[in-house]
Amino acid sequence: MIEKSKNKIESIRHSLSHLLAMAVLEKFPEAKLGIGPTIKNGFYYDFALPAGALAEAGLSDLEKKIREFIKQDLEFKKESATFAEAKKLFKDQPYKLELAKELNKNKEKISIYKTSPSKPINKLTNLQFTDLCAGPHIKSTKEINPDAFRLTKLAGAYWRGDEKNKMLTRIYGVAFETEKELKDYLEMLEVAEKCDHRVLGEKLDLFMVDEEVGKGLPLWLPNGYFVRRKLENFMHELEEKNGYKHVLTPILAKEDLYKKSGHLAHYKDDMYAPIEIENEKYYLKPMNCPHHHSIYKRSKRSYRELPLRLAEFGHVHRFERSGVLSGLLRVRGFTQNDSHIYTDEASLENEIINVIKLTREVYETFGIKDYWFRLSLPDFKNKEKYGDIKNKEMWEQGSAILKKALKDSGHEFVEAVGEATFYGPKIDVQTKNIYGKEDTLSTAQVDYYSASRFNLYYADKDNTEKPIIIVHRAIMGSFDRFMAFLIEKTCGNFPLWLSPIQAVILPISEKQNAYAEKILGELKEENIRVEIPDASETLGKRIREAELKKIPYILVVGDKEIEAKSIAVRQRGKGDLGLMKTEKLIEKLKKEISEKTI
RNA sequence: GCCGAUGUAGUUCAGUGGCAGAACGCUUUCUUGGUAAGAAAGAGGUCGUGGGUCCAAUUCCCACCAUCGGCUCCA
Repeated sequence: MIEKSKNKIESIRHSLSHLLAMAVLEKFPEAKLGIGPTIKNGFYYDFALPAGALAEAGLSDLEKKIREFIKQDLEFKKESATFAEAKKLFKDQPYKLELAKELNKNKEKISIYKTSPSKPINKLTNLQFTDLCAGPHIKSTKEINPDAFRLTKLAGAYWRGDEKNKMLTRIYGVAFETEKELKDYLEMLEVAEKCDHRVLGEKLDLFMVDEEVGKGLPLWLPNGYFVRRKLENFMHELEEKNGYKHVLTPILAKEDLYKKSGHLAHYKDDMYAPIEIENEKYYLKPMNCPHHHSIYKRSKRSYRELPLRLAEFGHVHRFERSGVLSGLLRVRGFTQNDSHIYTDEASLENEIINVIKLTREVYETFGIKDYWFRLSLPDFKNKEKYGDIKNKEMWEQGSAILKKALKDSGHEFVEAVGEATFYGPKIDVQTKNIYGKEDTLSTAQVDYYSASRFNLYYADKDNTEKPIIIVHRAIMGSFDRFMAFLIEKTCGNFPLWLSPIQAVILPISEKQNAYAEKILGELKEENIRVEIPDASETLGKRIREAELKKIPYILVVGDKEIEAKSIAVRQRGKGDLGLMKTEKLIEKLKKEISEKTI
């Protein structure tokens, strides 16, 4: 039943994309059609249009046109076509022709859909549209609710997703079976916006971006940095407990290092241009690996030292293209929760399993549940990225070990060919932001490549020199991105242990100031971060302000409380908890802090 | 980088070819309160930047910069 309904909405969305194509063709007969599939919540269609032909303001006209088509009760009819027929049908549609040629080459069936009036109408003649399409579609436009769809936005999209191809104009739409579902969807987006980390970053004074400082270079404000430092401290302690050694390395390095590392060959476009000084070139580091390898090479390493886990909260800079920057999610300067584990073959799998375990522990602490593992493998057909790989067997071995570690530790995963880095396959931990957009939060990579490039060896038991294997891992990914996720996931309601201000005390009037000060002292004595805000406003106003700042506890004191030697406690999200003795409150807060209650 | 949208007070946003507007925030004064907005007064703007058209441009045109939504890329 659910399946059936799902198919129906898919067919509706797909059919709407055809109607959109009809509407565009009517307005711009010279338009060339790309593809028009369904996507989550809707559909899109790509068109090659004369430059500047369509603006977002024009979408409502197209919507109107589509509604007219829906009213005409148009039928969708599937037919199969021979290649010769397809060639004739789409002689003016080069993109369709390209697809038909490919289908023919792969000996796949060519099917077309004809959209035309179910009965002859006199008003609109020539109302007919044929598209190369595998379907499925609905039978007739009368199955579409004309009030349950909307054209939402215009975007450029490269033909077949390749930057080298021409950019087409993509029109996006959302569509549902009922008007209510559409309304709910649009409302959901509005609600999501309230938890957007950029919106909350402004509201809660977490971070800012300044045009004069530069794009993609966020400035951390006291509140934001407070939370972030808590994350850093948490991670630092956890890593220390797990045998990591922390190091600190400079944010730039000389050109030769990046020649050796392969970054200049593979990664140059993503790096800041070099700084030239005293006839030498220095690059801002885009990754910490080469610096850590320098530390590894400081002395001759023995098998007894392995695994050597070097960790750094490494501040790196990447020249991200301007169009990809977004809040704290994609920036040009950020701090990785980085580590390189230098290991021998025997310990490799165990090290990876430990990384997976540690990752899970961190995610659990922050209540992140909606994540999944992705095994990112090389695509040897991609010569540009993986072209100079000589030891394919090593890559395959690395991939196999990652896979085994995932399986042995009991995790499901998806495989993604072509997602590996230029130096090795990896496990990525994927998650979605509030808008449903996927991003990588953590990563663990196996690297057999750097040993020979950097001359990284260790002396084994038999005193022979063996190449080291490196696991690159970043559990919180970057603190910047992790913060973005944490802000959105909690909607700014940080757990007590992370909150910059954990409680405010609100005396009802000045008469209770002394008592409030006394409570303040008692809580501070227990390292609770508590404040008494300026009292010139009414109680209602001060409560509202504290709620808007998402303060976890609001403590109200009036004559009643003084008399009862207690505090009226109001907890974020839970409301008034009634009167409580100070000792009891302290106990409650300390428990919540030490248990890192979410 | 490319396609599209946006840029006006600290913030969120109205508005106009002829002296620049609101709400919140901020400052001051009054108000001393019982669980999400007490009242009044005041300060605050090169209308993103640079060119052009015009008697006159925040408004129209051009270029650039930044932000947002996509595409490609990616922690």
